[in-house]
Amino acid sequence: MPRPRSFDSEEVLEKVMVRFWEAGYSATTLDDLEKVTGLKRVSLYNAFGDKRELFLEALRCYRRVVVSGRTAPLRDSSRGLDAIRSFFQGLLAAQDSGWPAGCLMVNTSIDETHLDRQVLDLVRQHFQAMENFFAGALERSRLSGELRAEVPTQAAAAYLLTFVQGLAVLGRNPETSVRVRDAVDLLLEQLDSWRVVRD
Amino acid sequence: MPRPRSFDSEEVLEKVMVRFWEAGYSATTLDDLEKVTGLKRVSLYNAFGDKRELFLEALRCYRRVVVSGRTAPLRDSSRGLDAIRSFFQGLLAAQDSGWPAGCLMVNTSIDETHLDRQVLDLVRQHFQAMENFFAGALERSRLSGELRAEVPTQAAAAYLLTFVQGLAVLGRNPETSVRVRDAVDLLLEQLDSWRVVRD
DNA sequence: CTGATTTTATACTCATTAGTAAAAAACAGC
DNA sequence: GCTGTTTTTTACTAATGAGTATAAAATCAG
Repeated sequence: MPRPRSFDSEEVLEKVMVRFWEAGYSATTLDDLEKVTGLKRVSLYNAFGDKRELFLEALRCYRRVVVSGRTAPLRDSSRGLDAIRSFFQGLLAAQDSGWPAGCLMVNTSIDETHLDRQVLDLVRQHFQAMENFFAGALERSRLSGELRAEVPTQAAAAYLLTFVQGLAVLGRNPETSVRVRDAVDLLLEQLDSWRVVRD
Repeated sequence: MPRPRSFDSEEVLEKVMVRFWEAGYSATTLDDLEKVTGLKRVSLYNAFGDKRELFLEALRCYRRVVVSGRTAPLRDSSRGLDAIRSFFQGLLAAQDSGWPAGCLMVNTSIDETHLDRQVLDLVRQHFQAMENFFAGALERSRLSGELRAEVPTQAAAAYLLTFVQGLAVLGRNPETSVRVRDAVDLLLEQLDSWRVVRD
């Protein structure tokens, strides 16, 4: 007998996520969120709790929708170097995908202000997951004989993680985002130099 | 006959810069700045103008003190690849130099909120200067016969810029900052692979 | 020591914004 | 239709924080 909810939580959450992604936590006001979602604050509070909880949900939504979408299809390829290559090509493609530029997790990690325990955990988990994604792909490529023995897995994973984070910064500014392709092209060459069979 | 100013502008500005660097623009309150500088708001307003102008001065201070300190000594070396190597080793050393982790310019570029024209220009100039620093060093190393012909200057400069920005993100979180050394080590190897005489 | 002038101190204003109280409207089941 | 529950609407509260008015204190020239 309760009146049914007139909106879809996931849709609302995506809009909220995009707003946080573009503008950051503190610069996103409840008025903004009302405008963006078409809901009233009270409905938002009712459905998701306060602003911080909404932010946490947005971070989880990001992980679900954006990150998983880019990494999950690549997780099982035994050709790990190709998976890594595909990942970075996916980043290039994402530049005109409609999503905001950059990375919500990177933005959040910079914005140390609002890093309470939960937010911090989510961000840390994300970075760890990215590093694991790279390390896993490298290990698979090692097992399949693709990878040169001298390439150290952990350091290479950290290297790639650094690069992704750099791209997130570079991509966020219109002025520098044109360099993203150049940088990625060179990284892909670097990746090839890690192959057993050299260019 | 006017009463002389009882503080040194440059010292005050450094403290302000550090605070903005750690906490970001909007999370830094005037109360904070009072605490950090030991001055009263009125003195700050009197000496520097409003919060935004203070922020602009802090950005300029950063460029003067931090960035120039790291790049100026390396600008003239004809051995450009060595200069680049020294730059990244300097970043490692800076990890326990007392300055906050990360990079104020990167932080600011992420925090798009407060990017009015002037702030945006300063950030853009900084990124351009960094790219030029790398491009210049690469060109010098090309002229001195150090650099392999296949390495494209502009793309390589963008690559290195990406990496620096990535390090600024990685270094800001205690959890990931331990990876900075690994990542830099691999980058330095990568640099060596750009030399005419291969490892 | 005195006066001119600037810096400091105290206390305020005003705008913004997160969060809430209370009433009105909408919906499902009977 | 009527009832009970939830959502929506409207309007408010309370806190924070940038910026300022005004008076007191400090410094140098003469």
